[in-house]
Formats: sequence, structure tokens, C-alpha cells
Amino acid sequence: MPKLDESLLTGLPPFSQLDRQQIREILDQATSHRHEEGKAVFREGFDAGRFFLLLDGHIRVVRSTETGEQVIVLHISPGQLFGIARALQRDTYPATAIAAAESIALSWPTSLWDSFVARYPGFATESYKTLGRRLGEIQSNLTAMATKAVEKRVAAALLRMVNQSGRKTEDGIEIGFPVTRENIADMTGTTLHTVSRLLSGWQKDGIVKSTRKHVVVTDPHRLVVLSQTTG
DNA sequence: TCATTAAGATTTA
DNA sequence: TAAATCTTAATGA
Repeated sequence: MPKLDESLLTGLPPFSQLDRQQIREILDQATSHRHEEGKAVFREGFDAGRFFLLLDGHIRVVRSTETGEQVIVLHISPGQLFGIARALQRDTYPATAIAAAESIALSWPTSLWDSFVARYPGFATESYKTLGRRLGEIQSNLTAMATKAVEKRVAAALLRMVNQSGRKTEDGIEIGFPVTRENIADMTGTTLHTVSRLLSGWQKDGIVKSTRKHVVVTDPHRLVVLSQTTG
């Protein structure tokens, strides 16, 4: 395996306080791996042997319910750590991670987690900040599921993906990874049929433009309004 | 309001 | 061409 370039980690929150030498140490212990679209990086309940940092692509974090349906809990964007079971005092992964698009991730043996925390200033605090943000996101999504109408949940889900991964195009802002109507249904607790119907309607209204696995938000403001209006 | 069912069209591999 | 994805409409909880 070729030596990884230090610029890969420079400036990323968990490593921002480290000097060149420390980043070098960390990289020399890392393994880089490519993950094909749709393939699992790791699975819920399995031994949490490694933790990961996403360099490129997007990861869907999925949990399955007792009845077997899957729920998309959140997405991971480049630069973020994931699979950090150790930070949750767990020795198995709490969820399944699937490459939403072709992705590249670094990983380290989980046995190194404690020494990273002890040795590298800022690593622990930044990791726990990330964890806290994610818990908050999951929490507010759960609340939305229980209290908000489907239309608002779907609007909010689109906005969340656009905020995390949006790229500008001629028409508006495109969600930066492939996403099916069924995926959106799995994030919002509805069915692919309802998502399809909503997207068709919004397309007629000029709010979004979508093709298979691609969604462009052409009028973000109106989508924000839709995600908030009461009634 | 929304899930379910059904029956199809279209895109991709 | 088979499988995956998407669309639309009808029906009823």
C-alpha cells in the first residue's frame, strides 16, 4: 500500500490540533479501502473491529426494526468518522453502514481508539462533538416522525441531504449521491409510493426536479416553507 | 391523511 | 431480458 498523503487529514476536525508528525503516525496505521455503491462497510451487531474515516463518497447508516423494515438513521459525509462503537462503550456496531455512492474510507483497528484518545489532543472532544450532533439529529428526526405530517418529513429529509451533500447545478442544488424513492421512504417512515407522488407534485410546482436516483432542489426556499408550515 | 394494492412504464445491467 | 426503479390510480382505514 502506498503512503497516504498527510493532506488527507489536515484540517479535519478530529485532527485539526495535531502537528505533521502526529498526522503521519496516524496515517501510517491506517488502511485505505474502496467501497462499491450499495455494499456494506460493516453490519449491525457484528464485532466492531475497526473504526472509519470517510474520505470520499457518502455512507447510509441503517438500522433494522424487530419487524425487519430498515430505517435510514443518518448519512455520513466526507471528513467524518463513523463506526466509532468504542466511543459508545460498545464492542459491536450499533448500525449497518452502506456505501450510498462509491466511497473511499480509511480505517484503524478499534484497539487503537483508546490510545488515539489519550495521545492526540482534540481527538476525543471533536469525536464526542460529532457524536452529540448525530444524536441530536436522530432525536429531532424521531420527534418529527411522531409529530409531523409525511409531506413535511419528506421535505425536511430532502433539505437535510441537500445541506449535507448538495452540489450546485444549472437547475438548482442536487443531492450529492444516488438516492431512490425507497431510500427517502426509509428515512421518513413512509412508502415509496407516497414519496413518488410527492416528488411528482413538487416537480409540477417547480420545487424539485428528479430522475432515477437523482434529486435536484430547484426552489429550496419553498421546500423550507413546506417543511415548516402547519396544516 | 396516508398505506396498500395493483398494474403498468421505463431504465439499467 | 430480468431486475430495479419509478408512476399513477383506485380503495379503504
